[in-house]
Amino acid sequence: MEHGYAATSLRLITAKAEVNLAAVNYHYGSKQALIQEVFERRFGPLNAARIAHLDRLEAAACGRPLTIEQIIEALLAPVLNISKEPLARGAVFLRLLGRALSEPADILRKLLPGQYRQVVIRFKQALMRSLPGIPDQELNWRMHFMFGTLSYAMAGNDVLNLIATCNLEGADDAETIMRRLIPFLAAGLQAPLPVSQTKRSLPGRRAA
Amino acid sequence: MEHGYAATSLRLITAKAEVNLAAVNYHYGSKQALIQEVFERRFGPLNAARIAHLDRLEAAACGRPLTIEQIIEALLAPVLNISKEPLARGAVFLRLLGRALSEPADILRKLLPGQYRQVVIRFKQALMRSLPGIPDQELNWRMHFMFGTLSYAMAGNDVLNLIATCNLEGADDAETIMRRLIPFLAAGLQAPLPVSQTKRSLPGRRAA
DNA sequence: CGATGATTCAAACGGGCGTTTGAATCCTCT
DNA sequence: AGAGGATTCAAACGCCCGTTTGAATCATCG
Repeated sequence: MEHGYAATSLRLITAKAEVNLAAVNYHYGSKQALIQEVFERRFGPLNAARIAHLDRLEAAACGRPLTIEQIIEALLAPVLNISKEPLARGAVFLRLLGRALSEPADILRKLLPGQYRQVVIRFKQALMRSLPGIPDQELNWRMHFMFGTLSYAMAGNDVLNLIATCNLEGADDAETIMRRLIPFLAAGLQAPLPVSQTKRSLPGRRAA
Repeated sequence: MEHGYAATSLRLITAKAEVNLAAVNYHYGSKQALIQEVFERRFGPLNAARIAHLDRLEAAACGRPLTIEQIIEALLAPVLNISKEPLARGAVFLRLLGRALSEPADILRKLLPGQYRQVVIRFKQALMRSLPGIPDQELNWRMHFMFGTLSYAMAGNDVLNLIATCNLEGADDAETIMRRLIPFLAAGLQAPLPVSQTKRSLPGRRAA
């Protein structure tokens, strides 16, 4: 699954797992059900850990709003734990997860929202408390940007590395990535509001 | 190509274009050569416009470093122009481009770097001047994050929208996206440096 | 042991893919 | 008009895909 959903055949998977090709359809029913199982088994606990981490921080804060860095840490720390799994399994799953968010396949589109819903709701709530100056819509956008940056970083598509001009040291070490990611995202979330641009009053081009 | 490279068949493309299936292989040689042509024709001018925009700003600045917002604007403004193209062609290409950066297909990996190299070099140079406090490696990472956020935003994979909890208004309007993107990215690039973390001296939990 | 159900296996099925082919058609130029 | 190269076209090729099938193998237990 490092290569995307469509490009990864059951023949390749079953060969790697040293099982018969038909085993997938026998035990799971279909390719889609298999990948669904993978996600539920890994993505569910990951998101649960994120929420638990946030709950813990809020309990310790005794009602005071958390810092942005703390909230982002709650989002990233469970990812970091996964990346530390014995074999490369954790890292591979993170790449899969990062890719999933930009996968065109509807398969994941139907699965991720259910798994992600609670995380988004919970973290938005926390962010709203810690960022009282940011309007609701603006916060939606910034969370969108944050999830985008995060998924891109997890997918490990180093465009910069491909360009050989500059190579990112430690690009495979999730910990250094996240230590750099937190200040970047925290600053972005707290950025001053964009110029309002006066809701451009021009009549819409599409008059319908 | 809204659905990714592998998932878009030549039969679908040629049907949409109302030409014969064999036309692609006759005129371009292969599917890969076709998509390559598409990228060179659109991505090349886009990047040239980015660099030209940056050159113009620097010329006007008379040797003084630009603001971060100006540099980001040089990166985004040409994208915005594309999005304004008559039919939906521009917007579709932007989604294609956003997806491309997270495509597992090696096809794009071989093409993008060549097109992107000059942009990365040129913008990094400008950013270094405007962000003298950011070490070289840190800047590489922040540019990596920036390109990630940008490509994700262009791909238009609104995870948040899929969750129905909050919908992003004007998600199809590139101008509002970028007006919100600029402060977010500018703040991220200028963020305080991460704590050095002293190369964590704790022994790992898994002692091998 | 022998029956029974669960699992594995090799093989095949139908379908979509990128590409190739060779004839039909179009265009251009003398 | 007609030769000749460029282009279009329908059809086929070979390949790989996800899935199905039916027999072989395994595990369990009376």
